[in-house]
Amino acid sequence: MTRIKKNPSQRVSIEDVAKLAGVSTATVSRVINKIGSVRGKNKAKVLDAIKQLKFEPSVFAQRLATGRSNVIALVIPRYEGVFYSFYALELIRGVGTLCAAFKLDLLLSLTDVRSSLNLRGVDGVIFADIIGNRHQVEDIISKNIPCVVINHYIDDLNVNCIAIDNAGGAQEAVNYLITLGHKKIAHITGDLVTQAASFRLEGYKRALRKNNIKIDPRYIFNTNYSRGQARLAADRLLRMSDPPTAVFVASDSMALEVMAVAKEMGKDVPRDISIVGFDDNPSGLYGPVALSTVRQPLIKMAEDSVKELHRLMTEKKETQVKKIILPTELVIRESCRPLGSTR
Amino acid sequence: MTRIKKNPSQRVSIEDVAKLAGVSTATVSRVINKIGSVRGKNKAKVLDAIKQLKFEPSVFAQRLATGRSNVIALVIPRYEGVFYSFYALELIRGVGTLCAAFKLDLLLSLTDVRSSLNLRGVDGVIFADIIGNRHQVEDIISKNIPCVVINHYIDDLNVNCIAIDNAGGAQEAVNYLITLGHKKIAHITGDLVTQAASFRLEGYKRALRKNNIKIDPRYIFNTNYSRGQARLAADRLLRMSDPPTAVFVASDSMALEVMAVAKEMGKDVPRDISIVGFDDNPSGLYGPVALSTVRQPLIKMAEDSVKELHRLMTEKKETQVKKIILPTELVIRESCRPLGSTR
DNA sequence: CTGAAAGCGCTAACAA
DNA sequence: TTGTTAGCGCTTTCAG
Repeated sequence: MTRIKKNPSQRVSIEDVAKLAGVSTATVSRVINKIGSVRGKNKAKVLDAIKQLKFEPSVFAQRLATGRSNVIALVIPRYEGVFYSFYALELIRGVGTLCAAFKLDLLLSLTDVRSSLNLRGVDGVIFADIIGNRHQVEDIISKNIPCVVINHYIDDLNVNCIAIDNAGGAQEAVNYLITLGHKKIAHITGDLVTQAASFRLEGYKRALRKNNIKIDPRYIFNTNYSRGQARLAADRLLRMSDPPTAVFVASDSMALEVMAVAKEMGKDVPRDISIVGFDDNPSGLYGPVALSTVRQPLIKMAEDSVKELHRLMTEKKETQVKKIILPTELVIRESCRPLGSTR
Repeated sequence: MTRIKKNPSQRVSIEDVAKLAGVSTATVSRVINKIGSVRGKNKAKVLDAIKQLKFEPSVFAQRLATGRSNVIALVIPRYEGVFYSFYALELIRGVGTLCAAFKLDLLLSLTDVRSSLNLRGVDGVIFADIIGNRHQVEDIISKNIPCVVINHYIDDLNVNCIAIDNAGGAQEAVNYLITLGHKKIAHITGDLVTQAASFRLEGYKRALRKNNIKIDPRYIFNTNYSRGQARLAADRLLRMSDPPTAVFVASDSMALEVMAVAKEMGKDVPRDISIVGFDDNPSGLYGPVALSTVRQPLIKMAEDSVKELHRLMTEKKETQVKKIILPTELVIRESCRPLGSTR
C-alpha cells in the first residue's frame, strides 16, 4: 500500500531541505539544533536550503521526538473579580515578559476551579493562587512535571512556592494606623477562600492583639473582593452607631469604593475616616485623595517564578524545594490622619 | 539494532492500553476520539484499561498525526503602556473565557513588534491590534492559517477583522461637548501608531469640522497613552493663555491624570474644564468626580473573535471575509458641564 | 564529520 | 466492527 502524502499543505520537511542541500536529514537536524559539528561548507548549504524553502521545523514532530515542548502554562483560577483585580494582569505581564526572554511558549489557562485542566504536553506550570484547585497541583506533581506555585504559601506539599508576605504587610498597615492613634480599626476582607485575603485578616488581628486592642467582630466585614460587596460593607460600616475611625481594606479597588461611599455620605477622607488599601494599584493615585496602601512585588514574584521554573526544567539534579516569601512595603500617602489632629 | 524505549518516564501509550484491553490500537484510538463504531463490550474494556493505566494520549503524537493542534494564539503587541491600558486584560479575559468554552488552548504572545513571532503549530491566531507587526499578519495569511484581527480595521488585506468604531465614538464625544456649548475643545491623543488613537483623533477633527469649529493645532497634544505624558499635556494645556474649556482624552486612565493635574492646580472639574475620556474604565467612577466617557465593547469584540476564528477553523468552505465595526456608547457622568451654566 | 534508520505515539486508510 | 500498518516530521544512536 503506497500512500500519498497526507498533508496537502505543501509543508516542506526536513527531508526536502536535506535533498536540496545534498546532505542527510541528520545533518540538517544538527544545524537546526546547533548540536554536534557540521562542516562549514555543509552548514552553509543547509542554511541556504532552509532559506530558499522557507523551512520551519514542525514543533509537533520535534516535541514527539524529543519529549520536550518548551511550553509552560500559567494557571489562574477564575473567581469572581479576579479580572478586576489588577493582580491578574500584573502576573500575566511578568510571566509573559520572562517567557519571551527564555523563549518559552506561554499557555494561559483561566481555569474553573473544578475543571480538570488540560495540561498535557506542557513542560512546566505556574499556578497562580490555589483556591480549591489543590488537586491540580498534586496532579502535576505526581506526574513529575516541574511546577511552581505563586501567591500561595504551601507548607505540606513538596513544591516550590513564591508568595507575598500578606500577613506581614497587613500587620504593618494596621500598625501604622495604630501609631496614628487609631484604636477603632475596621477591616474589609477579600475573599477568604484566597490565602492572600485570609492572611491579611490574620495580620490585621495580629497587629491588634500585639497592641492590646480588642478584636471586635463587628468591625470585620467579609467580601469577595468585588466592588459591590465593598460598597455594602462600607455602607454598613459608616452607619454604625460607634463607627471605626480607620479601616484597613484588603484591596485598593475596594478601598476606592469605600472612599466613594464615604464621599457620597458626605464624609471626608481622611478627616472622618482613615483608609489603607492593599496592592499599590495605580488607580489609588487618582481619587479625591491619594490612597495609602501596601505595595506587593507582583511583577517580581511573577518573574521569579519563571526563572525558577526554567531552572527546574533545565537543571537535571534534584534540588531542595524553595519556599520564598517576598516582603511588602507600606506606602504612605494621604488617606490617613493622626487621630486628634486636624490634619 | 534494538532500542530500549527512549522515554524513561514510563509513559503509557496507546499500545499498552490496547494490549491490556485485548484489542488493537486502532480500536483504542476509536474510542478515544469517539469516531467510528466500537462494540459496547470492547469499548468498556478499553475505557477500563485507560482508567487502570491512567492513560493520557500524547498531544504531540496526536498533533503530528492529525496536523491539528487545537491551539490558538492571541498576539498582543507590546508597546509602552499597553499593560496599563485596561484594554489588554479585557481582551485576555474575553478570549480566555471563550477558549475554555470551545476547548481551545490559548497561547499568549506578548510580542515585541519587530520579533518574528513563533506561531508554529498553532491552528489559528487572533491579532489584537496591528502596530508595526503587519508583516506577522501577512505571514500567517500566506501560510493559510485562519486568523482574525481585532481592534484594527484593515481594508487592504483579505482577513476577517473586528474593530471598534473609534472615529464614531470620538466624534460623538466631541459632539456632546459641542452641544454643551463648548467651542474651545482640546484633544489629548493616544499613541498615534495605534489605529485606535489615530481614528479617535480623526473623529475629534470630524466633529469640529462638521460644526464649523476651526481646528486649532495648539489644542492637540500627542502622547503615547502613558500617564506621564498625559500629565505633561495636561499641564501645558491648563496653563495656556487661552485655555480650552473642554478636553477629549483618548483614554480614561489619561483622563484621570488630567483630572488629577487640574486638581493640583486648584482647578475644578467640571467647573473650570470639562473632560471626556474613552474606555469606560471602572476607575473612572472613583475620582473626585465621575468621568464621562465612551464605552467600547471590548469583551464582545474578544468573544466574537474567538467564535469567528473557531468557525474559520472548523468550517471547510471558504467564506467571504467579514469586516465588522462595533459601535460605541457615550456614557455621560459628571465631568462635563454646559458652558455658561454653573453646573 | 556524516548518513542510515529506528523510533517517538498516534491516526486513518484499507482490508478483512 | 476490527486489525494491520504506513505514515506524520523530527531526533539521535550507531556505524562508518
